[in-house]
Amino acid sequence: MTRKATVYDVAERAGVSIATVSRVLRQPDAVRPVTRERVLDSVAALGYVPSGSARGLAERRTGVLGLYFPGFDASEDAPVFDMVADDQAEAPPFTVEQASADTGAPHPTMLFLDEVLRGAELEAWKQGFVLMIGVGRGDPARETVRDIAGRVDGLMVLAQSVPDEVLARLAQRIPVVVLSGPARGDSYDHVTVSNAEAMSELTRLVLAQADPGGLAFLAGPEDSPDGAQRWEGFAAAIAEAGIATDDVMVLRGDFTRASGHRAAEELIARGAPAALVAANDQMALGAIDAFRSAGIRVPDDVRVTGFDGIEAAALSRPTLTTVRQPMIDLGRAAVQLLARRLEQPDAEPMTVRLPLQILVRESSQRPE
Amino acid sequence: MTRKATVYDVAERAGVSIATVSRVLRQPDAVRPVTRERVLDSVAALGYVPSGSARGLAERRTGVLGLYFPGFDASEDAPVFDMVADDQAEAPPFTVEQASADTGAPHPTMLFLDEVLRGAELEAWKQGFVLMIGVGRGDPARETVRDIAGRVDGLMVLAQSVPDEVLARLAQRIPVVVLSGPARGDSYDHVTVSNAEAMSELTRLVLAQADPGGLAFLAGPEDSPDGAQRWEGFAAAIAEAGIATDDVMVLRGDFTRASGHRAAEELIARGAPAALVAANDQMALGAIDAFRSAGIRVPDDVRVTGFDGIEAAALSRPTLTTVRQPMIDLGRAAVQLLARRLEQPDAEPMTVRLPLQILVRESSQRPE
DNA sequence: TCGCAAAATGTATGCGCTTACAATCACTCA
DNA sequence: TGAGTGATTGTAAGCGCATACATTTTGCGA
Repeated sequence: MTRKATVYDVAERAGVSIATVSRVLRQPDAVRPVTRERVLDSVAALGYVPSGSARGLAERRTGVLGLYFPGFDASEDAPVFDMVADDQAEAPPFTVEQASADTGAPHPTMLFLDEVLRGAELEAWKQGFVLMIGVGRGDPARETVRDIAGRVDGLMVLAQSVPDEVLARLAQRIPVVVLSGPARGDSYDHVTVSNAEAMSELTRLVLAQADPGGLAFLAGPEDSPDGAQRWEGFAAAIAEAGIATDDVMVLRGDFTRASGHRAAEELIARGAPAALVAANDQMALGAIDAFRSAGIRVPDDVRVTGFDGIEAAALSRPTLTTVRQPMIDLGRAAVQLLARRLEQPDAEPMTVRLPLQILVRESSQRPE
Repeated sequence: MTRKATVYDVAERAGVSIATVSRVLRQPDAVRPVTRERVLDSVAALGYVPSGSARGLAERRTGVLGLYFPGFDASEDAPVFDMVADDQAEAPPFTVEQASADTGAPHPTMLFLDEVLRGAELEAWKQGFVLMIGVGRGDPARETVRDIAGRVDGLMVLAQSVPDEVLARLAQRIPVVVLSGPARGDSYDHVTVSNAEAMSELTRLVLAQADPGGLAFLAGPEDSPDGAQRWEGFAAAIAEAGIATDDVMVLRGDFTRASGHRAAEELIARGAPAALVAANDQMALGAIDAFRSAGIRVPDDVRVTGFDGIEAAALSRPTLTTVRQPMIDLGRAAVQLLARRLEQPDAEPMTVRLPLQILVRESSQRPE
C-alpha cells in the first residue's frame, strides 16, 4: 500500500486541475465527456477514493448519522484475549458443549436494539446517509457520544442513555432525536410508542376472555419507566371496566423468567387466577412454566399475556400473546426526523408516536 | 442552534491561541492548569465539540472502522411511507393482530450479522475506535462501500458482499479484512471458521449414537458454499468411519423449514433413518415436525442435528443439537486484525480461524 | 537581583477537498 | 472572418484542526 492517492495525483495524471477532478465526481455533467473519461481512467488506475474527512470539512456536512445506545452486553467483561496473537495451529477447530436452551442467548434488550439499528440503517441508506454506531458503557473518561457527535450530521440516542446536560450540549451542535423515551419538556425531536394505551387495550382483550374476578398483574421492577407505563395502562383499563385495583392481585417481579415463575407459584398458593397480565414476556413465560408444573392449563384454566414480543414468546407452547414494539419503524422514524430537521433546522420540535402491535396468540384465548 | 463553535471561538473566548485549545483537548498535561481551566470553561460555555472531519484531515486518520455486509432485509422493499408527515392525531396507538409464530421474525442471516456487529462494536470500543456500518443492497449506482471506505481507517467486509475488483481497489487505500469466507489466494486478512471440521466432529458424535446403517444427510442448495463445506465435513467423517457415501441417504433441501419437512417425509416413505444430519437448523426443525407427525420419536427413534445455532433450535422440543458460529468473536477478531494491520501495515496477510461451538442438546442423544 | 533552562504558549503550515470566481475555449451568427 | 456567448476549465480561498517550530514566560539557583 503506497501513499494514498489524492485529487492532486489524479489531476496530474489526467492533465487537468483538481477542480475538474472534483467536478467529475460531484457533478459529472459539468465536464466534457472526453475530459471526464480521462479523469475516470486516472481514478481507476490510481485506486483513488476521496477522503471523507476532507469532503466533510469542505462541504460542512459529513453525510453520516449517529446512533447511540446503552450497552447491555455481557461479553463486555469478556477477557481481552488476543485472537490474533494466539498460535493458530494448536487451537482445535471446534469445541463441544453440553448445551442448555439458553446457551449464548443474547440479552433481550440487545435484540431490541439490533432491530432499531436495522431500521435506522435502512432508512439512512434510503436518505443517502451512512450510519455510525456507538454503545454507551458508562465510562465517563471515554466520551464516546461526544466523539460520535463530532463526526455526524445528526444524532439518535436511546432515551436515558446520555446524561441530560451532555445531550443538551451536543444538541447545540447537531440535531438530536430521542428514541422511545417519554416526551418530556425538552426541545428535541422524539420517537415514542404508546405503551400505556397498548397495555390498556391488551387488558381489555384479556377481560373479554376471563372472569374479572380472578385478574392478576405481574409488574416489573419499581425503577423501570417501561414497567410503570405498563402498569398505568393496565390500571386504566380495569378502572374503566369498573374493577378496583384492590380486587386485582398485584405481584412484583424483576423482568426475569425466574421471577415470573416465583410469582406464579405464589399466585397458585393463593388460589389460581383466571388471567395473568405480565409486564414482560420473560416473566409471562416463567409463569406459564409454573402453571404447567402445577397442572394448571394455559389458556384453558388461566389466560396469560406478556409484553415485548421476544422470539421465545412466539415459540413457546402455548404461543404467548404479547405486544411488540415496532422496532424497525422506530429506527426508520428516527432517521426521518433527523433528515427533516437537517432540512428545516428551525421547525418545531416534533414527537412521532408509533403504534404498538398487539399480537394475539394462544395463551390469552379461552377455548371455545 | 447558532453557528457551530470552532477552535477559534473557544480560543478567542478564553484569550488563548487555537494551538492551546487543541492541546487542552489532546494533551492536557502540556498546558498549565489555570489556562486549561479557562479553556475548558469556554468549551463548555460554547458547547464546543471538535469536528471529526477536521481532526481526521489533520491527523490523517479517522479513528473509525467500517463494517460492510450484504443485506437480507425484507423491509427493504417496505413502502417509503413518511412517518413524519403523516398526521399523528388520527393514527391509533396500537394495532391488534391474530399472530402466528413467525410474525415479524427477522431473517436468520440478519441475526448472524447482528451478533457479528455487536462483537465488532465491542472490540472497536476497546481499541478506541468507532464503528461505521453499511449494508449492501446491490445498487451499483450508489457506491456505499466506496463511500464508507473513504471515511474509515480500515474496512471489514463479509465474504462475497463486495465484488473482487472493487475490493482490490479499496484495499489499495485502506486495510481490508474479509469475514467468514474461504481463505482464497488473496492478500487480505481473513477471519474464518472451520465449517467442515466441525461438521465432521458432529457426525462422529452422531455415529456414536446411531446405527451407521440408517444414516441420512439433508444437504443445502447446490450453490451454497456453506452447504458444500458442511457436506464435505460430513463425507469426510463417514469415510473415516468406513461408511460409503452410497450407504447414506442424501437428500437436498433449500435451507427452509418446509424443505426439511418434505425431505423427512420422503425419508419416512423409504423407511425411517436412525439419524438425520441436516445442513442447517431450519431444515432439521422441519424434519423433526415431520417425524413427530408420523409418530416417529426424536431422539428415541431417530437422532437429528442441525447447523447454525439459531434461537429456535434452543427452544424446540426436543432441543436441537447444532453447531454455532462464534459470531461475537468473528466481529472481535476482525477488529483485532484491522488494529494489528494499522500498526504494522507490512505484516504478512493473516487468517484467523475461530473454533465453532458444537452444542449437544437433546435431539442427538440416544436415551439411556 | 540576574541568567538560564525548562515549561508554556503562539505562529504558521498543511491535511484533501469543494466551490465561487476568473480565465479560456469552442461555437454561433452576421 | 470576427464578435459574442455559453460551455468548459483553472485559480485560489477556505473548511477546522494538529503540530513543528518559534517565541515568550516561569521557576530556580547563584
